[in-house]
Amino acid sequence: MSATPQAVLTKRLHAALVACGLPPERGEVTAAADTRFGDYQANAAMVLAKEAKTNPRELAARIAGYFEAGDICLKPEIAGPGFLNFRLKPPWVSGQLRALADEARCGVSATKNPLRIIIDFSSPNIAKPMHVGHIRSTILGHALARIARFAGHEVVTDNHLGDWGTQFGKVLHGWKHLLDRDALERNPIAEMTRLYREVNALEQTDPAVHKAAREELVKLQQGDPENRAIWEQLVDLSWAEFAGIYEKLGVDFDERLGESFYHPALAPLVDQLLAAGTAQISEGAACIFFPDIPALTEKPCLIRKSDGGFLYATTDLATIEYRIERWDPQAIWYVAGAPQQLHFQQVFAAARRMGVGTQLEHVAFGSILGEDHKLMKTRSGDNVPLRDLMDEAVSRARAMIEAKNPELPAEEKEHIARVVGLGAVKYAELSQHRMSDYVFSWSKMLSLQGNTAPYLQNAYVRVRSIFRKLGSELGSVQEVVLTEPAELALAKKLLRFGEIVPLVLQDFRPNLLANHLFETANAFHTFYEACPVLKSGGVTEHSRLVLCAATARVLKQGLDLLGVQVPERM
RNA sequence: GCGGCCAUAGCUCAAUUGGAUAGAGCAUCUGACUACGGAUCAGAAGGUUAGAGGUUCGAGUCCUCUUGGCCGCACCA
Repeated sequence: MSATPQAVLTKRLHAALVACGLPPERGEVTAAADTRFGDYQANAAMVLAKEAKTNPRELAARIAGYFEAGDICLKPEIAGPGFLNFRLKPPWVSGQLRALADEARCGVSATKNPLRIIIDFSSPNIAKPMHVGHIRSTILGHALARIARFAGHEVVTDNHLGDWGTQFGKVLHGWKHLLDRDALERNPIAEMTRLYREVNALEQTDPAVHKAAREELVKLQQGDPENRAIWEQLVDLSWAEFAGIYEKLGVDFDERLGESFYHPALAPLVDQLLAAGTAQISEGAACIFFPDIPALTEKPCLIRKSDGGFLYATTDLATIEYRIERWDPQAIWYVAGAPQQLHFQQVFAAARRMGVGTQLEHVAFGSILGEDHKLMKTRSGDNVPLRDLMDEAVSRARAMIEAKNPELPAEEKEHIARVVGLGAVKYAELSQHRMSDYVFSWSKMLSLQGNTAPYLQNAYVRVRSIFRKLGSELGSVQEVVLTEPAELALAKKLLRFGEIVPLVLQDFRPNLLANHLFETANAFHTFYEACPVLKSGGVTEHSRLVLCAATARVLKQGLDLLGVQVPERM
């Protein structure tokens, strides 16, 4: 396993700090903010000088004196108030690139601290269509799962389906009185949604309907065989629809334990919490209070309604107990929208009150906005069904390919349309900071210019085109000599891949990886213009082919971590 | 009212968690096409980081306040 430049420099900086009698843990090396200053930089002298109340530039000079640059980089330069700047030597970069070419993990070392992590994401509701509201959780959760796994963590993905709730009383009532079998046959989700809406509307004016729907729900929860059988059909029909969407998106789950799975555990859990004094009855409801947490003093976590029903939080707590019992994870990540922050704060606080030590993280994200900058809706004001959105992505990509490359075989065009269209949707989400509200724009995400999936896919395609022209793959790797600025800039970008991937998990930010891939593609295009590959001859040609092969592998691997595929042609 | 999240180029967004002269892409302007895919590249222009204080060698980033926006806030999930 070859170490990244950052890791190599950090190790040497630590040695230099120890030699100076300084604590090594502050000796962080980061990529230089500006390549004019070098390739990497360290702020250690300024940080340590502050603590020791000495002159930072003098301290930097002492550290630099002990730094063993060897054949890796030039002697560190001291700049500004006390920055240490490192410039990598071209022969060393060449050697590292050669090593990267033989390295299956593209320079990403496995974490030294592997965790067992449960990732809870997607979680659509049964008997309702999956819509844009679910897409961010699905795509972000899936990408984080892939990245965490690649980084060496043990990951369990769980789709916590909304398959148990008050909506079923309404749907059951509708099923028994208003069901249109033909419509159900044609489009099950649409028919289920219609039933829900009609009953909901009737309830507003007719208290008898409200009462009837409630009774259906109670019967279901008490295990009435007829209602149970209908409910199972609802689940199966919905899941068939979801599974089709997940299959197209290339998303899968290790588990799909919905809310219903935990239903039997809810009553005992609440009783136990009441008996232990963790929860109290207040205004008829069972609650957990947090007098010691300022933000939650007035916001107790309700776990049983005064009518005896259970809540979202109850299920979540039972789910935590189950997951700990079954997997004993070190962390559980919930990929859910920012509006649910209070809920997770309450649930996490309640879990801690129950003695849960597992790290619990709400991976929050912003909303998807339409081009009018309001929450994305259809013209009639409904949520946009995910299936329609995906179909449109594919058909727009298909039109693009048809215009650019009409001579490709029909089957390949269809494949490319899927890879490009769905890749564009995913990448558009992931290339954005997760907390920002994100404006959905077909023309931007499908553009071949800028930070988009098609641009990156195209960069990959161009590399592959070189090997097609060459008539063979790279073959065995020989000596690599890089001298041109464009070659070295690209090589350094490629070597940084191993530094970026772990960074993504530090704060759940796939956009850092997306940005880095974009920079890599840019560096490749610059290289491509400046440095002819084929027919350059000898060591130069071989070195450039090694660069090309490494570029293709890093782009493919990086996009794969984001859940985006690459075509060979487009 | 209380709380959370935000506010960066005309537009859409970054900024490796406190580092150097705040970066990209669209759009605009100027160049490069007998090209390994121009689906590209090179360059120009564009900023008081909403505003005001504070912390320190150093702030888009941390603290306080103000303005403006989105979202939550006891029996939906």
